[in-house]
Amino acid sequence: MKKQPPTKPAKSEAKVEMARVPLASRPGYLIRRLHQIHSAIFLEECQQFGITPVQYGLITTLLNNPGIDQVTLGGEVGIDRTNVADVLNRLSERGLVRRERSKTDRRSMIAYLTKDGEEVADQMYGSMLRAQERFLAPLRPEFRSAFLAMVGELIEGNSKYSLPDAGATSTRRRSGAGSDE
Amino acid sequence: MKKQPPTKPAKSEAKVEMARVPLASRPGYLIRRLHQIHSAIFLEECQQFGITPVQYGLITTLLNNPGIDQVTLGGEVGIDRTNVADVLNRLSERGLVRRERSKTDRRSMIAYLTKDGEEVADQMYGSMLRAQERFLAPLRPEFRSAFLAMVGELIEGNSKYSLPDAGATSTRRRSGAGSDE
DNA sequence: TAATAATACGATGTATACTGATGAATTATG
DNA sequence: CATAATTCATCAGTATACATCGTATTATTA
Repeated sequence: MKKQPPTKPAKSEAKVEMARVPLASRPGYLIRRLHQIHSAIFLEECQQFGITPVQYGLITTLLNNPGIDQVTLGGEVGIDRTNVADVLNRLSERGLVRRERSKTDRRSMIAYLTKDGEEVADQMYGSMLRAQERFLAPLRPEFRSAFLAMVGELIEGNSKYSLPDAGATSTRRRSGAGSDE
Repeated sequence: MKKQPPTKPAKSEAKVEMARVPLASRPGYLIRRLHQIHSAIFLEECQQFGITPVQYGLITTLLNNPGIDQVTLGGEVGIDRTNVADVLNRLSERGLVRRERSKTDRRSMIAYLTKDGEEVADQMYGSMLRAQERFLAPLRPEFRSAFLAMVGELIEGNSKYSLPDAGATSTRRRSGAGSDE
């Protein structure tokens, strides 16, 4: 791990490989770009509402599950508890969400959409669908569901990593195989 | 004024639709989750280096294009100028990257990998490949290239949104050549 | 050459996303 | 019932990601 003389060790082969496997063909790069693109389209389509994709995810989940607690909400939407609190804070500052302590478990904060929040959810639905259509438009229609199915398989198959928190909290208890302690 | 009687207006149809098109089947949600999962796998596989996916993207691009300026670098890696400056700052604080003003255009900052940076690039290559393999593992091997090809089509077909600032600043033509078909 | 336009950077602010630490409330256990 | 373990929220810190503004530099044009 020290400085190398200016000779060309075998390592330089790796560099050649890197040039041959450029960013543009690496899964991670492609997924990141795709995520950027979707966000940009969504924000453009929904700019009149000033709601981001994650905010909309929380809003629709709250619409279908009024009074859900933050931990469950994060699990549904796929963001961790800290981020749930942040996003809900912004939404409640805008009067779209109301939060209160659970009466049955005073550790928990439960959340509801306000009337304004429900209206935004309704009004944004069409914009969200248009964003999705634009996003998928480059793909031939018969491939779209196959594409989404493959994405679903990747998420499912890698589900151990899908919820950062879920993995972290259970670090103590590796469920299953003899967990050492 | 806002209070509604407990009747069911037409709006509730939209709510039913939203329940029928849950988060778990929306492209935006799926792509966001997939991106999270890839980041988690990459970080786990490369944790010994403390390099994030974006940092690694910059590092490999610098390896193949020493002395590139920040704007071009951002275009290659798919991040905007501000973010390039942020990430390069962190990398240069760690001694992996060196920056200087271009002699031909003193507005520009050009960047190089240091020796340490080149070593990190070499050493991380295997970890990056393992992260990619783990990420794609749930997909049947014969589907993997098809999946990546579809992602590529979505990026290509939505390329107007792929680079936030590129579209905004230079409204005129960009690229051209044979790159977009 | 002087004025103007275009470009590149930096600074600032917002939003997402996660880690780790801390404290409070609840549950489990002795 | 008291203690321990767990769970939840919050805070602080780090990192991406982008928009906007201001400044410096370069290029263009009158």
